[in-house]
Amino acid sequence: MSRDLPKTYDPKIVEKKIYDNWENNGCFKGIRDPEKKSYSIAMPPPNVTGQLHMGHAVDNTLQDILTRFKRMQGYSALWIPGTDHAAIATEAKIVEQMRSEGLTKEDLGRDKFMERAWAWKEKFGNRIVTQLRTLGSSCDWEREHFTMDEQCSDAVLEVFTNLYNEGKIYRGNRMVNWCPKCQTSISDAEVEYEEQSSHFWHILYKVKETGEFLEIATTRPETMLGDTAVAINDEDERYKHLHGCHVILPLINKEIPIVCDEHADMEKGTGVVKITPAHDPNDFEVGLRHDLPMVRCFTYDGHMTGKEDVAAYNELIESGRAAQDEPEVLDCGKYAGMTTSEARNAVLEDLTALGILKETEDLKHDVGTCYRCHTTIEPMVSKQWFVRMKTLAEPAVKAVEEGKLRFVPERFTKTYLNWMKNTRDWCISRQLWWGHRIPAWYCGDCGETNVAKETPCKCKSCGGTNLTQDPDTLDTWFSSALWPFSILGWPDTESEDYKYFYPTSTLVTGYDIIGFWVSRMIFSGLAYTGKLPFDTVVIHGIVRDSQGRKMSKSLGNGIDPLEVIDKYGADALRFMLVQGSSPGNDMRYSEEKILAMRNFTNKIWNASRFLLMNMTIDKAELPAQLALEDKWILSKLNNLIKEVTYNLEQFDMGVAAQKVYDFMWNSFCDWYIELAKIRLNGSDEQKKKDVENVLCYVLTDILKLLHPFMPFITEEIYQALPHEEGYLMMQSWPVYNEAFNFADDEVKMEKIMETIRSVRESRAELKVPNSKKAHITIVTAVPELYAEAKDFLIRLAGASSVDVVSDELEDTKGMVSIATADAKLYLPLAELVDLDNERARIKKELEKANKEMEFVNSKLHNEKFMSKAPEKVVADIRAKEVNAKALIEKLEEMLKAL
RNA sequence: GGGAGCAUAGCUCAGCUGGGAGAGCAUCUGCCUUACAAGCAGAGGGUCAUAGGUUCGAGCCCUAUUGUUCCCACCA
Repeated sequence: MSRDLPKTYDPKIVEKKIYDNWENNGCFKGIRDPEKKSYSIAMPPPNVTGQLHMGHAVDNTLQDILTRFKRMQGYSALWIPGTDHAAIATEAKIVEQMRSEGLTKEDLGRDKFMERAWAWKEKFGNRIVTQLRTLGSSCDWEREHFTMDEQCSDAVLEVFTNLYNEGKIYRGNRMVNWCPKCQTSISDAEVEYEEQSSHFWHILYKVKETGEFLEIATTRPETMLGDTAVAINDEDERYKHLHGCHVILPLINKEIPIVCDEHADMEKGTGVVKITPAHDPNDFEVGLRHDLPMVRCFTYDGHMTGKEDVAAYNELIESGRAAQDEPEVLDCGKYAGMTTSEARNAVLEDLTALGILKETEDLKHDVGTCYRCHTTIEPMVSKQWFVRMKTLAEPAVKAVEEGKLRFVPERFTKTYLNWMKNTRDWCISRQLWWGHRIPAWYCGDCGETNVAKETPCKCKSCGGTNLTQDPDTLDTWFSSALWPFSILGWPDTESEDYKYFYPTSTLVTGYDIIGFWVSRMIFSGLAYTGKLPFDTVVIHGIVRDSQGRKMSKSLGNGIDPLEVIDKYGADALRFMLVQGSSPGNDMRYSEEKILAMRNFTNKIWNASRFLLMNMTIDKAELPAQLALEDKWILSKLNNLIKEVTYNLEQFDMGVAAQKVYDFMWNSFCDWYIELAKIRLNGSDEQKKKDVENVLCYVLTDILKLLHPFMPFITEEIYQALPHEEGYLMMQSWPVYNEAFNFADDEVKMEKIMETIRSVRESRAELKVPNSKKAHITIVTAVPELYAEAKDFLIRLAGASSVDVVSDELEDTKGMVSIATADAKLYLPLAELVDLDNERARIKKELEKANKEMEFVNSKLHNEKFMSKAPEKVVADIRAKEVNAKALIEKLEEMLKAL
């Protein structure tokens, strides 16, 4: 039964109420229905440290649109939410919090720290997830997961141990990106390069054998203490005589060899390069090739090493626990304890004093920084765990190249492939506490590494019980990489959810994490489940501020989606985020646009209110007898359904939204409702009922089409209209129906509309006040076309009454004459008509018509066009020819009659 | 050094496989017409960055150029 709607729409009350109703009635639940096809989405888990921001708003709006659309289409839809522990980000926050209490991690100890971390997670972890509800996200909260919950952790352990057993994970001293502030290694993907101005320092190294000086250019003089060679190119004629010689490393007067290596580029600088294997990624490789010693001269917290560091190193060596590839540690003497930048200045001073700093060149170069704290990254040799990427990457490249997985828009396939093809071994260990602890135990007796899902009681090699677990944790992306299947129960491949919902269908995410996350899910899915984790990746851009800048905390230009929702409603925000946007492109947030969308919600509301005010029926059923305008709107609606469905299936959410918007506002409100008023206000009860039915039918379908975009307001209105039992969100998606294809009536109606527009245009031009109604005489050879148009003209074109005649009027003096292709219209507005003015108006029209004719002729007389253009295009032109001819004829007659 | 995006009305942006350029906002005119002034009816405003090419036909396809943004890359 229908009911009235309040005068104003208050999203605040409505949205909360509706969301709770949906949730309490299990509308979001993913149901494993064997009769239905599954459609599932794994939500990119937001960080537990996070607050809902515009990025989440876009991401989740798109996912919700797809989920709701598919659900209405009859799929068994499941959207699984969850959060990410965000290892480094969360740990940083907790450390910060502790610092304000004067505490450090070490003060607390690992167990207490973890307690604190879990408490943090409990406190803030659910915040963002709760905030997602305000957006209207229709996800299955009962299946919510957390990357560190039992199920996800089990998947992590399973993968780690399997990979280890297959030899795809190894541990070793390798060059890693070290963040001195976060005190952990980070992966290549987590390094962000920033341009910095610096210098190129030219230093002279003395050759021991010949006494000459070699000029070496470096951007990092402080690393020279760790030099263990200088390299020249084998081919370099300038230095051929130095093959096999040595140089004396200044400042510490150490003899180091000159080696020949391809890394030394003859074209660059002086062609001589210092080699610091422990602190430069290239030099590390050179070191491996020439079996050079590695000398570490930086501490992990960004200082120069000193006596204590050496002592610690010696102890490690003596204990026998050090691996063979453990880098030596240098006592930097007077530089010990300085920060690296202090050391740089001190070194430069000393070199200057020695007279061997030959030149200082200005230079701009990219410096790696930590993506979390933006501290300059220190490349360091450090013992870490790595995933061997080669064998994992290959199938992931192949699957995408073979088109088994599709990126939308397509161009992001390149981004992905580029990433996947160039990826190097993935450093997965982090010197953090908050995360999945690496399931490796080292035997204190024999040094064996024991990797197992469960804590082992004794060493698998010697049976000893002196086992110590690796203190490190895994990269946060290691668990996210498993997300689409770990949340569905994997490694239990017999679990019902896994069997029914895996692989998932669509992944929606931003282009900024294709490398971090998308690529890793793809290779992980293939490697561990043997299947691609999803078949389509829908990529969206980022939301920028009104000036096109990235929203950021430091700029303070972020727009809080919660505030926007509070002010304008979630529907307006959602619609703003998709309408008129295109996949993969960035968009700007603007107050104007959100206002426009708020106005649209208002339009929907008021149109619906109008319907309800006139509603006497209990159930909408299309009448047997359809009026012309009914057929017109139904035919247009039918096409709209076809197009919007297609657009959504192609993930063109922006285009789809635009089309429904246009239809609702322009076709339905501006035309159909206005025309409907004729019957609504009439005295024919049957007609009144008929039009009520059509109005209700059409609006209901619009609400369905609009529902994925604006779930709240559509549901609220649906409940007020005569409707099927249950919620709109659970109704069936409208389907294109050939029976509603009234093409001829559409054309007829459009002609009448064109006539109405012409009258309005002329009246506006002549500044006829709206209140001044005028009789209209229509002279036409096709009176049947206008028989139904009389009331329309009265209602919409300021006509007081309308005559349709087939004979030309004898006297048209003092009349406004209007021509269309099918008719001549006369309005007796003598007091407003100026003869010259009238003549000028018609001449203008004639000019336009002649131009049209010219265009048409240029086509029709073009033989090549006529022979090559498709039939439909030619037919269109011919139709235009007929119209233009008719129009010109009428205009000329009118001109003559004046 | 590679790769990609963008350049369309004053502003912000759409424009699906090529068939005479659209929306919102802004501007101008007239309207408080009993759903809506957060509205209605009209109007003005664009050689679709530049130069070539393919085609009967190009905003759309190809080539080059310019400007701009981003991603990737170990440049000592």
